[in-house]
Amino acid sequence: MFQALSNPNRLKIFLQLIDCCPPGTRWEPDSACCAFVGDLTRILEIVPSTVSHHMKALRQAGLIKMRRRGKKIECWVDPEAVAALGRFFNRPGQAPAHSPAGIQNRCNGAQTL
Amino acid sequence: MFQALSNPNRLKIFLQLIDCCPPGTRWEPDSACCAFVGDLTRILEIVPSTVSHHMKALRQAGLIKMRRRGKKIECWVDPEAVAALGRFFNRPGQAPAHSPAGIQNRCNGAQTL
DNA sequence: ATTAATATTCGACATATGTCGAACTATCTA
DNA sequence: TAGATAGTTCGACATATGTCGAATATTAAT
Repeated sequence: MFQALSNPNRLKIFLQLIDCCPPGTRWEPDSACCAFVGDLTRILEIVPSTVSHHMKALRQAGLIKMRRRGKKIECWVDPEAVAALGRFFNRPGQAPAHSPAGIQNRCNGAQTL
Repeated sequence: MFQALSNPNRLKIFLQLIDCCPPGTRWEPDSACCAFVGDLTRILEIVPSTVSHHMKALRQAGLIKMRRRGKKIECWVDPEAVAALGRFFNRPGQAPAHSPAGIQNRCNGAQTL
């Protein structure tokens, strides 16, 4: 997944799609929940074949899902993949972003290279 | 940061370091909270110069920090970077990992490519 | 002062990656 | 059925990346 997100254009695609599917809303075929490949082509200003190439990479990484809808193909972020990545970085052993003053993380105190 | 984590060996280094610094513990110079570059060289089975190369990439990405300690150089994950990544994927608009049955995400229902 | 231990920098090189354009497939519409 | 629209696949090619070995710091120990 990190490999898939390491490319600037693929990251843009992902960011474009990630704000879909807010909680409590229903995904409907015509909602703004997902985008078509052609939309992304316009946004990124790269040729369709390259976009398609990137979509395939994102899909094979498990980050997005796609479905044909008529002539177009719609795509959206897989919410489960995002949740898994969230858990990965929100490790049980990890100090919270704003830790109480008394238990601040000592790694920050050291002078680093 | 994704670019830095996209390489298998760099990801291994990151995973090796990420379990340091549990909340409520103090980071001490001799604790297992951080590792030395030589340790990572042995674990990864690649030559020191390559490890050094990867450490530099991780450091420039803001994922790890390093400090000289005698002949060795110790390194640890920057907790703030991990927290930022956690926030990135735990988006406000994102459905939780185990959402209640009533508001399950419809993106999963569609048949995909 | 030498030597040993630890890590970095540099140059070389093979492989991976990103991009394009042309050809192709699939679907809709007239 | 023919043409238009939307994407994909393939081949080519330039660039980026990962790895190594040799040379170079930097520090500690003798």
